[in-house]
Amino acid sequence: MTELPVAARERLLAVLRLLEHSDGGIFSSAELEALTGWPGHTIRKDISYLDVEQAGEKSGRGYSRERLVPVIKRALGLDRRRKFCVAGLGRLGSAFLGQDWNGGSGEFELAAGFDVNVNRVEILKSSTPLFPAYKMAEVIGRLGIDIALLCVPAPAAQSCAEKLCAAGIKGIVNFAPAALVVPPGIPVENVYLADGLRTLAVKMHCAQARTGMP
Amino acid sequence: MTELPVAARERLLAVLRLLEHSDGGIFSSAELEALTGWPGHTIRKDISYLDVEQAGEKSGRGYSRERLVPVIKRALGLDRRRKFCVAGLGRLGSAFLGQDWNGGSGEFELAAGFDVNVNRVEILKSSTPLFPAYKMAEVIGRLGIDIALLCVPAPAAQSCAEKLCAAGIKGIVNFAPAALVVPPGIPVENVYLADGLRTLAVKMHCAQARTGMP
DNA sequence: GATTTACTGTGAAATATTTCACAGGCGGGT
DNA sequence: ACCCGCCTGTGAAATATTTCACAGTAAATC
Repeated sequence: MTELPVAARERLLAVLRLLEHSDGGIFSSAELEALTGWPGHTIRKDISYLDVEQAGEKSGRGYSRERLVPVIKRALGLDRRRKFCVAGLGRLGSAFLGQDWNGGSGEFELAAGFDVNVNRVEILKSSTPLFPAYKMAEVIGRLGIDIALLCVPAPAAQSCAEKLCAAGIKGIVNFAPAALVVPPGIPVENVYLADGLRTLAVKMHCAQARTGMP
Repeated sequence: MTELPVAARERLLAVLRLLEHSDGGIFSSAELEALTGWPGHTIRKDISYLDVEQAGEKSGRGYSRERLVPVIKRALGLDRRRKFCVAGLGRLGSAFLGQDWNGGSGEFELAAGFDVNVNRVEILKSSTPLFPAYKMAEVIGRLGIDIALLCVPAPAAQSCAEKLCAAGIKGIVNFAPAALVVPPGIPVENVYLADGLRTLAVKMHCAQARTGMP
């Protein structure tokens, strides 16, 4: 058994999403291909990297939610609960406070929100406890928060990221359109809303180029 | 000269973003490595796939915005203007109406917004023309719109995507947490806001696994 | 202008990933 | 019980990508 390819993570994540949102039932690799866009044999191979020695269902007859979801979650490290916080409670950040983060099954727990603007912290109503930014280090340590969603304006992003790292955060999802420099070992997942457009345009360009002469 | 690797697109896009946001000056591949997180030699290789036979600056002395930005844009097909629209004017969709889409230099033009709720279309104030959803086909055709940002609620996503495709859209950026099935040849870029968290958690898990015994 | 320093650009080697092809399991019909 | 059609699981081959290593270029320094 070799190591799970990096690209396989994304595919398995897509399969996981699909299975979770399905109403049960069996998916063949061909169906998964139609639904995810990745070739069926690639998905089969990805799954073969996992230890699908689950009880219950046998092989040979497609993939069911019961059989695959726990295995994928375990392989991707999604089988433990993690606490996270939102840093920056502007338009985007405050929208996150109200969201349902239990798409899967309570893997993630929103444990705190922070903003430099004390006024905002006091005015916003939320079932999540909110704190002024200067309490970040204390709260993150006390509550054992792992992950931060960075939703501050771009100019403040770097300095906020540094404070989060100093406070002991273990990973950052960055929504600010800015490249963060953080200590090695702290993964950053960049979600550039405005960049989806560019990424798509690149795909369109390349798809077109490929269709040049079939 | 071989073909540009798929993974290189993302890296070049990151380099492009960096160069555009910089105040000019020269970046060495080592600096780009520190800023983007990808190895310097990989970035050099990526750049070597391009035709950097630009006038002006010579090789051997790092990369400047002047030299690289036009070349990367051309290679990725970002050198032509594209019109796009927003489908679904809820919280997220209407936020997009006000945004600055000219991070680069007016590559993208927000040309229309759509919503099934006629009331909402009339009430929202925007410099972008807004239309009720039933006019989608007509408006998209008339204005020559290429791309749609799909911001409708998840249950409506699939049917809305189908209408967009029927109206002749060429690509979709999907912000709804739903897997879209669209005709082949229409690229879809999925931006699952709530998924950044999962993707990050997977990265954290894998990073940790790798640090097992160095 | 010769020398040093810093860095690029790129074939070729080393790896990683994807695709292929096919043996083998499963369940339903006969 | 047997056969058949459908689908998985997986080594091995085919590709794709990344890494290496080094010749070569530009500017700075003496």
